[in-house]
Amino acid sequence: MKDLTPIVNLFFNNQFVSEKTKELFIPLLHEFKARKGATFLQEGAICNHIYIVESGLVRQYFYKDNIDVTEYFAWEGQGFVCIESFIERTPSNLIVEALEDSVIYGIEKNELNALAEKHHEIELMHRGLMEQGLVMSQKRMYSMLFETAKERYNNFLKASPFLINRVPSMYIASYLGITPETLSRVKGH
Amino acid sequence: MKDLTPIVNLFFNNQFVSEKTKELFIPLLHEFKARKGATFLQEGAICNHIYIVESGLVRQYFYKDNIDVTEYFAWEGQGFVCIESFIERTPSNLIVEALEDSVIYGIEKNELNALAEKHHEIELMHRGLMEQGLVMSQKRMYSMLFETAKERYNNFLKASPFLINRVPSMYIASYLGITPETLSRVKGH
DNA sequence: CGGAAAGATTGACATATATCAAGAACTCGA
DNA sequence: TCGAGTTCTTGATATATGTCAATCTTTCCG
Repeated sequence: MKDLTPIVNLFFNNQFVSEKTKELFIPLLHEFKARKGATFLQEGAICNHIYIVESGLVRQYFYKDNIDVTEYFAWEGQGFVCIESFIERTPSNLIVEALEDSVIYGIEKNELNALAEKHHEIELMHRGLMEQGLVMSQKRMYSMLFETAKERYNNFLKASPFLINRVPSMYIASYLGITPETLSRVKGH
Repeated sequence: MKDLTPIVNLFFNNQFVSEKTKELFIPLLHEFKARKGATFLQEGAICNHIYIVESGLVRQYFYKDNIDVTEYFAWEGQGFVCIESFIERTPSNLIVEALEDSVIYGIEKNELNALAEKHHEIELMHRGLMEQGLVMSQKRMYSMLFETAKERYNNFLKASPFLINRVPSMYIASYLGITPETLSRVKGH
């Protein structure tokens, strides 16, 4: 059986996890696979899992007035979740597609909650994930507000250089909140 | 002694709270007062509390290249926290000032954590606050990305009409991510 | 109460980015 | 390998919003 320790550590943000907690947590992990191009999560479904990509690359996106807007990329070691749907148990407007063949581990909300009720370390992890998301979300908002298209692209390049060759530019553009035309110009000069 | 039930209910987002939990939680509440114009939280301090405004009105802001940017308003019944500082225990770049004489209740992070460790309902409340913040943050980001200055102003007006006469326009402008000039034009037409 | 300081409005102009359109360069399946 | 369909680039133009400056209005302290 595969050693899932690395996946556990990712969920726990690489903080110390007791053997006991790890033992309890591992059975919650469900493995999913998605082939390149496949839709992993449909629009309108309720997102009941928190996922981490073990290998591959996925993209979260939604339609705003019929145009495709990228919300997030997740690659090896990155987590993702349709956050509003997960928190409020409402149908998601987000779609998740695999940009490459991917192996993904997920934990189910109810199972997580049940275990967390008994084991505080797990409840803390759950809160930790929400906190991480909150800080990231704030930073992204201020990047949209204060940075020019060029600055956002440069920062993206610096933070995730390896994505440039794995993701079509048009998706990067919409992730950065700009048009493909602007991205193209920004790259050129 | 004042009945703090309404404050407790605000922290618990108006969900059911058992008598036991309420009893445990009330001693965590600390009362603070701030006079109009006073700085309630300084820049550079670590924010160790989550606050709720009982009466009055406060503004969170920071300096971006020496210009004053409003992050948030909190009025009667609203919570606030310098979120990044609180989560990461780092010095805050946010300043909190009272725009009116205010009475504020706060809970201290360490005290909250200690109690939450023993009482799951309280831990859940803590996570709930983070989740609320996360959903709000996401919504605000998409408002900045997709809405025009006019739309943002109209939505603000609809959501918080009472703030218009309590807050100088320049603060509303920076909260909406626009200049005072643009806000003035947007209001006029 | 009066005057200085702060805030709000208005105008002229600058600028970043969007939009629309055309053509070039990839990509991928038959 | 060819060719159709994407995707990317480049150009011309439009537009929302920012910047700077002047003036008008409000606030508030001495």
